[in-house]
Amino acid sequence: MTEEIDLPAEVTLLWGLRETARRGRKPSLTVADITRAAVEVADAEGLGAVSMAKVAERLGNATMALYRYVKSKNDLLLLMADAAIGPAPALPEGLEWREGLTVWVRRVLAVLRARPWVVQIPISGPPVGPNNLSWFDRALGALGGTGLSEEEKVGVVMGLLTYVQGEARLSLDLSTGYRENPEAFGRQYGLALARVVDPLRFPALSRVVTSGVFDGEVPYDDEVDGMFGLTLYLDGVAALIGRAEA
Amino acid sequence: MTEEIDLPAEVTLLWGLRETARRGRKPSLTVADITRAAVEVADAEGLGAVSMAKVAERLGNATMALYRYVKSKNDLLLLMADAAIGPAPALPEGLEWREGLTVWVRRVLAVLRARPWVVQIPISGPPVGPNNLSWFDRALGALGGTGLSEEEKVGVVMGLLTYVQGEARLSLDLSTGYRENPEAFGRQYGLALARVVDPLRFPALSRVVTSGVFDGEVPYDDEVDGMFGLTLYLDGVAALIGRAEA
DNA sequence: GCTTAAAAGCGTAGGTCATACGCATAGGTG
DNA sequence: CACCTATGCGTATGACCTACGCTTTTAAGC
Repeated sequence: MTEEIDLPAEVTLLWGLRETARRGRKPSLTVADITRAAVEVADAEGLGAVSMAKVAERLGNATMALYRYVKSKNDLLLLMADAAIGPAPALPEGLEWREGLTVWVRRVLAVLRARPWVVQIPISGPPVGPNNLSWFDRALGALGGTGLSEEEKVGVVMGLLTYVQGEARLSLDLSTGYRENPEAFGRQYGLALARVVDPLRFPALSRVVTSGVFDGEVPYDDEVDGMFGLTLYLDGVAALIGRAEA
Repeated sequence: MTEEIDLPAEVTLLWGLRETARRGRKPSLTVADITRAAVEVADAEGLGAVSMAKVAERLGNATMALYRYVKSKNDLLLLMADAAIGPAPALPEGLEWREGLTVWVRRVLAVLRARPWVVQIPISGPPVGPNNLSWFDRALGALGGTGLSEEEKVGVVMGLLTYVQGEARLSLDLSTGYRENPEAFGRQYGLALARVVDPLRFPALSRVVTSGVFDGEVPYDDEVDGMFGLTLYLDGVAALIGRAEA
């Protein structure tokens, strides 16, 4: 059994599979400690405030000590992205696929709303962290009763994840901007568009603006039921499942 | 006519509506010059290489000169995000909504593929730049023949934009990771998952892994037709339009 | 044409950041 | 007990954004 060959560094990092040192001084920290401290900083002051110095200070260590456990700050961000979402709870048994995915989306959004900085972490590869995989697994499980092939399930879930992350990113960025500059949003947005949108240059958009869609508050939906695009996507999944069953 | 009241700073910046100075030295630069130089840097060396110093150097000016034209680097990023995508070309006449949106998505992806750094710029508010609005307008126009309300059209287009941006971001990040570390992807990903995914802990995912879906290359679709999630979303839109017509 | 003030240019410098390097130190291993 | 290895940590470097203040240029008003 040659099991220890060639696992990408990212994987061994996220799964805590570093070979344990048998010689030398004992480590005073663990990767999990560092990750937890970094998450605390991000929770308190945002992702921008996460610096190696600040994380180390919170742990009572010197800045450079962290580099004994993490190759770079990017490594730390990867660890944070996995740790912050936690393991996915099991879905209730016996749900139809659509109910199951809706519950799943609601939970994803709840997690991302609690830690808005997660969606700001740049992604550099396919998901490999244990928590990420557990969320992936739950969504796949929700499609268990359908007649979809494994490949189709993967496509459905990846698309859903993409959509939800994009939606969360947009809506969280908007709410951040709103918090920083409240009077510029809401009615102001519609007014600004009305001032700037030339009916000749932007005919379709102009019709929308004059119809008053933008005059109210910025929609800013955190409710799943209000997520118009999600409904459309799930309708598309329903059509696919219908075709698969026919 | 009180036209000059209360436009958000962001809007006047993006539309070049600053009041022209009547006193003092003449500016040797324009906001457009600065934006163009910054875009050139990003094209050549990536978004991370865009610094005020480097942009100023390319323009033959001192670093601090730029702050006479932009309030902060964030302002410059906003300008870049709008300038980089260019104005949206008009869609061919007489297309069905689905054909029109598909062409539109293909063009969006072509633009984002040409300038991958655009999707890395953090968003801080709803779109107000002229080029962003023109893209928005074209997509709305593609839905002209349908019976959807203006509000529904906005929802459909915003969802589509969210999805396409998310998909582009993911796929571009993956291809970046692939370029930096080719041997870790492709078959390696499937192998790593197989090593790490416990059937008891991740039952649904385990089924997918053993079915061999991940054993090939990472899909990495740039083709619209290969974008599984997009098809699902447009199917959902079709269902909505069908309901609206009935 | 002369004065004046507003605005642009630019150098300096402060603060923060990631991280490379070298040396001291502690704790298994032989 | 001696050695070797891996960690702890201070220093240092280079890059970054941007606040500040002085100088220079230009147009407006008399």
